[in-house]
Amino acid sequence: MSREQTQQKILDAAESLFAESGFNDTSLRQITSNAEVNLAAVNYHFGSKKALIQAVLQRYLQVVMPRLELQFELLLARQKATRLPEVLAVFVQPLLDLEQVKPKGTTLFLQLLGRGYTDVQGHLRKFISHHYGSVLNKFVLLVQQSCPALDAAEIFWRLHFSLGTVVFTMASSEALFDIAAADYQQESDIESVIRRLLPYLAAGIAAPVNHPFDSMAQATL
Amino acid sequence: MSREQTQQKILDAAESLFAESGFNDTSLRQITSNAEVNLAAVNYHFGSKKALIQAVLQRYLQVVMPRLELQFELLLARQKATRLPEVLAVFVQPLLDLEQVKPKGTTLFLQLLGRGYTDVQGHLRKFISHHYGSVLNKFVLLVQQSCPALDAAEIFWRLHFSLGTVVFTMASSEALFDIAAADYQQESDIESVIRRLLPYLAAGIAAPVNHPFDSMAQATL
DNA sequence: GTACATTTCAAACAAGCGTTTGAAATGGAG
DNA sequence: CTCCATTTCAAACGCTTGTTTGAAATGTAC
Repeated sequence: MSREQTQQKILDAAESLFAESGFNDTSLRQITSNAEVNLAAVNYHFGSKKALIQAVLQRYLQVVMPRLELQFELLLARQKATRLPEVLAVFVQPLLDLEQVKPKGTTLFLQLLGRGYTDVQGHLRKFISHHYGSVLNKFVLLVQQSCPALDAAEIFWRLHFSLGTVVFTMASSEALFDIAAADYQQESDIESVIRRLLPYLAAGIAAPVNHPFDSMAQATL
Repeated sequence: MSREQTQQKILDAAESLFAESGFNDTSLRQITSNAEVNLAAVNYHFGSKKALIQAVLQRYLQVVMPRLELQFELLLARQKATRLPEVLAVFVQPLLDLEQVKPKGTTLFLQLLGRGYTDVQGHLRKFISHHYGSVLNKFVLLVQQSCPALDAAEIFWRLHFSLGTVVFTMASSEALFDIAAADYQQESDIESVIRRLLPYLAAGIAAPVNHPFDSMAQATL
């Protein structure tokens, strides 16, 4: 068996298990068993479990990140500031294109992203901001331009709120799909969830800062 | 040493470590070492690690949940439907009151809640919906009354989006505090984060369903 | 076909985990 | 002080984890 075949079998088995059970709760023995390779193959081909996790994520990041960066650059080159819904809409097509990388690619990637942020605290955050910081910066700049009423700190918090929404929803998307199907008899593919997310995120990020706060203070007295 | 003293030392040590590192990444040896009790004390007093986790959460849930339920019942008894920001504002005071249960209680509880939802998939969700389902149902009812334009499925998704925001923000609140303090020189206590959250959540939950979707479809062409 | 490098494999390693055990210590009640 | 139940303690158990090892198998070039 060629080097590439073995590595790919490992990556394919690993990403499914990682997406379903998380990184910590997936053992190398499960991975190598599903991939039908020897236990030692992971350490031989990737060096360590940590490096395998990064390789799994990199397969998707190196596809989706350049496409996002291109779209962000196009919007930044325009004369007028882009409206927030259009900035967020940039994510849709590059994410859906991951279906062409491999079947279920979009769901897998978003679940892996969710796992990466919730399982091992901070590792993925540092990895992404180190390797793809320029992409993130362009996105933040576009959001700032689209929401001139918000200062930088407010945008920082609201973007992290949004990250939480996405990451948590995707990490537990399978459970949510099941509940939604049972209780509301509705179709639940990843694309429909993404399209449900965008209005929520756009409204949350662009929310007025004062009014709900005042009515809250009133209510708590 | 009395039974209560030992149990409390274990609970105190456990909740700090759980909040900081998560349930899976905190060992009984760390807990009993910090609590200055014998390793076997956890199994003797609580039965198992799983039961300890539930006991840690119960200390806060049994305080906060009845207070929330009372407030929800008061709002449901009113003649007119409550506006969404006021419904969400109900959470503020009961959560802040946890500071009186013990110092840093609010932060600890919310971090534990975040850990519980992200660490072991589904366990906490079932535990809460089983023991406090009536509280949750009253809250959902209030949200539905405040947002008559949204059908039940849309509210289901948006409340889970909001849960993701809260849970993710709180689970990684320490890291976010550090970044915010370094980059924006701003105070970062749990109350200010809660007050930042409310407008975001209120706007997201009550977002219009159509407009952002249309402009997105236009942008992706 | 021999020689060499690459890849696979079964086996073992050291470390950590939650849990259990049985004896020692401690605490009140009679 | 004695008795008995409660609580502590050191030690070990059985299991899983990621990683390493050295020999066997495979592939490749001469």
